[in-house]
Amino acid sequence: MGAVKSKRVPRAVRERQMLDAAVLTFARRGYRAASMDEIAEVAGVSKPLVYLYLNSKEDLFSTVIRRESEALVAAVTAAVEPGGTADRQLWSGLEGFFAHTAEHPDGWAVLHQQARTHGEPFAHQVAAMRTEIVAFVTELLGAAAKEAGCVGELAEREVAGLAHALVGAAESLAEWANVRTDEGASGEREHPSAKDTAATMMNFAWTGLGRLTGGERWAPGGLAVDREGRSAARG
Amino acid sequence: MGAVKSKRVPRAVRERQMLDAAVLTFARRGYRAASMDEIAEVAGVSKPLVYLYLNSKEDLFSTVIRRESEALVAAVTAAVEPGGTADRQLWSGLEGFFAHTAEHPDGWAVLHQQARTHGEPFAHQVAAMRTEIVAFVTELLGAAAKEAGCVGELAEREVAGLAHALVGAAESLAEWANVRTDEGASGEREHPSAKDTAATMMNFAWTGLGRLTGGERWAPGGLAVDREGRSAARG
Amino acid sequence: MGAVKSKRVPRAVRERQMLDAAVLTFARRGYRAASMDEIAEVAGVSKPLVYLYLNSKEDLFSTVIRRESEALVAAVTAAVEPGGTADRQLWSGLEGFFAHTAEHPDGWAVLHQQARTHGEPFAHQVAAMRTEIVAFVTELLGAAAKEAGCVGELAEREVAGLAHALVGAAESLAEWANVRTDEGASGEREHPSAKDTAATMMNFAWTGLGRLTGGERWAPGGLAVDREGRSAARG
Amino acid sequence: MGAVKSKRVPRAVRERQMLDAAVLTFARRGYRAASMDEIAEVAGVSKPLVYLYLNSKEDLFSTVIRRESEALVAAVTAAVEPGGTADRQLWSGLEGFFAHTAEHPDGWAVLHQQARTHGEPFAHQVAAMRTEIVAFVTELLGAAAKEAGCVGELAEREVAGLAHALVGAAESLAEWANVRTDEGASGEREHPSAKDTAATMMNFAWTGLGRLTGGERWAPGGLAVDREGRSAARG
DNA sequence: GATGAATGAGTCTTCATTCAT
DNA sequence: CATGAATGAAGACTCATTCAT
Repeated sequence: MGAVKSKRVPRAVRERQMLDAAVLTFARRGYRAASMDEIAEVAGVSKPLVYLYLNSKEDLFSTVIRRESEALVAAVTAAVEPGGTADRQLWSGLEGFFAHTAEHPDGWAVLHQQARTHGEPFAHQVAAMRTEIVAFVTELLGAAAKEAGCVGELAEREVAGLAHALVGAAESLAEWANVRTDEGASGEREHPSAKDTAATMMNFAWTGLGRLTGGERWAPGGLAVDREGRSAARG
Repeated sequence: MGAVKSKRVPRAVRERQMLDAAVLTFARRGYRAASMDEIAEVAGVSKPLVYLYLNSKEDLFSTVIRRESEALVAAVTAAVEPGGTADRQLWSGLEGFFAHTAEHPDGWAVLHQQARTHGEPFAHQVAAMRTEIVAFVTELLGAAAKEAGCVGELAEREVAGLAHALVGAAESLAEWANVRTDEGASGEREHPSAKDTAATMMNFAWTGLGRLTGGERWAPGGLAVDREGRSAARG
Repeated sequence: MGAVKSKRVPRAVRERQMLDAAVLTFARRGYRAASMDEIAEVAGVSKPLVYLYLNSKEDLFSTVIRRESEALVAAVTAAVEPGGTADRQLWSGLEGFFAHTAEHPDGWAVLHQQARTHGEPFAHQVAAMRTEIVAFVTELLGAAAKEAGCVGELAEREVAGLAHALVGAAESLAEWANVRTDEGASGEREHPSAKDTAATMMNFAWTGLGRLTGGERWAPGGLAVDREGRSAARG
Repeated sequence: MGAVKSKRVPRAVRERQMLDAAVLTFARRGYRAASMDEIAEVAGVSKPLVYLYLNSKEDLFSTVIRRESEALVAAVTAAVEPGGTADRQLWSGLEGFFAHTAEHPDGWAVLHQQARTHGEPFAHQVAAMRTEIVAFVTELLGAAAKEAGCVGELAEREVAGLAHALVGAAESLAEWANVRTDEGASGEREHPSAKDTAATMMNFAWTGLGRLTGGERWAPGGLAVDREGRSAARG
């Protein structure tokens, strides 16, 4: 099992090996169920070395979260096309997001499933990252609303809700896509559906937003009309 | 602490007390960190009794998941207005969902955060419930597409993706709404924003879907029309 | 080894067994070197039971110190003859002290050697007891000075110093007597030299070496003259 | 914060640095709690070097004990005035003892508190030194008895007991004096009370409380006179 | 001469689980 | 029906000690 034993490796390298092992193990077992013994074994080193370099299980988990958070944010940031329209930026960002989570399913699992579930030191870290992303999305939605000529129509609180919904939808899709990928992957598929998933996401969210910024609202009786009384009926 | 000691309680009642205590404790601490000791203490019974009735920690957790799953599905099902249009049904279902999760935050936390994070026996159970809900949503989406005259155009896989996105968005909003509710609650507020949250969700998803079933697609360049240059409506 | 296994023992009894085992083990090995494993084994129970009843190694050590301190103080207090002169009281107290330490060498070792050597939580506890004893001795010395008609001549600080020296001497003698007893004991000697040791101590401290070398001896009845009836003075 | 890194230091010096660090650390933490890591860090060298020079923790502790024992014995021996009377010699020895322990509190703590508490290899070493000192005191007491014309009256066993009591008292006073000194020291006070402490000790032991309460005082020059001016001089 | 890299062994502590009453 | 008494097994963490450079 594990990698080939290689002795006398410089610290930086060993540290990375350990973090990789930790990501894998935390993703597979969860924070509590993952034992330092297993992490050390997966990393191909002895337990004391893990403690020497990473101090404690908590610190190790924290470090993992930080590393994976930063990697994810960096991937999304790098993917966003700087000069584009809001929808284009959102799309490229989503593509980066789906590509990264598909390529690093364990890291994503740690962030999305484990870190949020295990008490304050960690939940806070992920929440911070998520807030960062939600803020970015909120900004894009605002910009999109302006581009669509809808000035100040959407209450801030409403936009924030939409952003949360969008991010939640994206997270859910990322998980879904990963599961499907994991099962179906018989060999080396290049993170297959990042583009497709991003498109699905845009279709789901953007077209809806398009109408929304146009003044439409959904209401129990059907689509509501806007202020001017124009029909917004679905039929 | 713990409940008031009461002897000679019928089994069904005792069992419910234990399950309630378990839900509370699992939600608070997580599966691994919750100890049978604490659960027994919170339930106000001795540990052996917990084992006598619920067999093991795994069984206990399973039973909790089953109970909470069924309660959630029942709540959503009951909320759906039977004879209405697809959007109306989705809306009422969402309202039921948000109302139930707001009323039972611990149960929802166990389902959403804990059960999925702790390995196979449990993740599967929640996945089953989620599948049930996604299937229901998928069905509604299909019906909506038909209502909109869009016959068979949406690939099944696409609809499934949308359903997942929708459910993910709803889950994300549920968490968001609960957190905000928790903070703002100064006394006894009747899970206030279930309706609002459902509306936000519909605005986010449905209006988008409306266009979608109308043949619109988002594409890198913006909303695309179909090949013939006709207005995006596909009739 | 250890006592005969006896199952299902009431808590109070088990707790005492554990404390006895702890005293023995702490005395033999020292605080740090004593392992909870060994203590449990000596007590004839499993380790978790020790933790269930005594909480932690620190708590266990603290409890041991408290129990042994109280036992020692009680023994000395009980031995002091209430109505006697100061020297008589001191003598009887010393006898009680030496008798108790001879009968409970492990307890004494824990108090005198281990507790004071292992950091703040514990050193403080023993210091408190020691202070109590030193205060008692100081009081006796003051009374003795008065009885001897020496009013206010001895500065308080000086008396305190003397009391410390006296207690230190007694402690040293207790250790010395125990070691000699341990080695020499081939069978069951009833704590042999408590009276002798107390007498030695009184000769040393009370009458002073000066008089002692002049042939005087302290005895329960007062200062003794030598065989020839010469006055005790050496000059 | 160890010492400033200095390369290529002769072995003898490095060894002394390590021993100093060890004394400090053992005194602060105790034998078991002191880690070779900390000792190496305090000494400002790497751990392997400590092992290269001092072999093992046990060896290191042994070496420390030996060094400190010898230093203490040397200090006492050097302080004793060779040609004086027995009391004078005892007094000067005590002064040397108190001065040395005040100047080297860590060394004294290691000898008095740590070495005796941690099992056989070490307790024996300190016992040997103590025996040496007790023997010296015993000898002095014998000489004093002779000087006083008391030939063979004091049983050897009795004298040994007295010597032990005396040494114990001195040790207790040393600790007491040091603690009081530590607290009161606002800057650089030259171990102030060695003389005072020695005087207290002599008053306590040599003259005896009996004479003391009669108004006599021991002083470097011999017994002091009482209030009425009667001579109390021995010679 | 000196050290960064590495570990086997052991310690405290906790927990799910079971009897005997 | 209900529980006080008890434990096997495992997990986080530390430490004295050694190579290879």
